[in-house]
Amino acid sequence: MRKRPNRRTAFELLDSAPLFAALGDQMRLRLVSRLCEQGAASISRLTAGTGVTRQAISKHLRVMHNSGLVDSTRRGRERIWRLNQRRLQDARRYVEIISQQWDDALARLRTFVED
Amino acid sequence: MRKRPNRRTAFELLDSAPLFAALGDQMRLRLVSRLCEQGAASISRLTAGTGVTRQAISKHLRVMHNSGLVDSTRRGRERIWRLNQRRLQDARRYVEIISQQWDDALARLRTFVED
DNA sequence: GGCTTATGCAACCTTCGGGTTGCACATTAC
DNA sequence: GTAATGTGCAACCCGAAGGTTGCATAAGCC
Repeated sequence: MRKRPNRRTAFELLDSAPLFAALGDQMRLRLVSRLCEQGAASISRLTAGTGVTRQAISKHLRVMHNSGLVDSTRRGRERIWRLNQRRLQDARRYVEIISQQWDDALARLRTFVED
Repeated sequence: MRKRPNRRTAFELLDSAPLFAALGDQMRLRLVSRLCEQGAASISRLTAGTGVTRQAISKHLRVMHNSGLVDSTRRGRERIWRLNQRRLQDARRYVEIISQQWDDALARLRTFVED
């Protein structure tokens, strides 16, 4: 049987809040999709067709950057943004940790109740 | 090879924003952990030891409820809250969809570049 | 009945988030 | 050099988010 998550895991889990928060906005999810499809793009390109200002997109990118979801590199006068896949994997792992906690809890309950 | 996500999938993905947002707060993640460990609990019990007011916790629970993360049932004068596991699975699925989009994008890029 | 406990509702405060406009500054194109 | 393009920075607006206090109400305990 799998061992229950230790204190370290729970602590790490709390750190994932900013990552989930970064995914918790429609516009940012659109940006994620866009970055997936186009691989990498400048702010101007990312802004086109969104219906909001370049500055708005810029702020979203900063939020995503602060949680590690995207990285950027300067190329000439442009700044190119790309998804950080490792961070996506983290999100995946976090959700699985929670699910696993839940499953473990169910298992423990069954042990007690044994209906 | 796996087919790329269609418009329907992308649309569904945007709907996942509230779910991620519900997970994007430290206090709410603590609540999730607590609900995992204890299975189900009343507001009072969930509030104990958090350092904030019962009302604050109540609001967090409402946010989580609006995104389908938790359900509640009345039992006597108490209201019992529990995690909705299906919604957790949804979160899991959404993250995987994004990861998959990413993988597909990489694959397409390779097809073009063929370095 | 009367006290305690568990919750719900409403008003309020303060900070933050998403958005805008305006301007300054590089970099590329001609 | 000059014009156009791509960004960055700062101030501002407004509504929502996280939190509080105060009061009302319903259910259990004695």
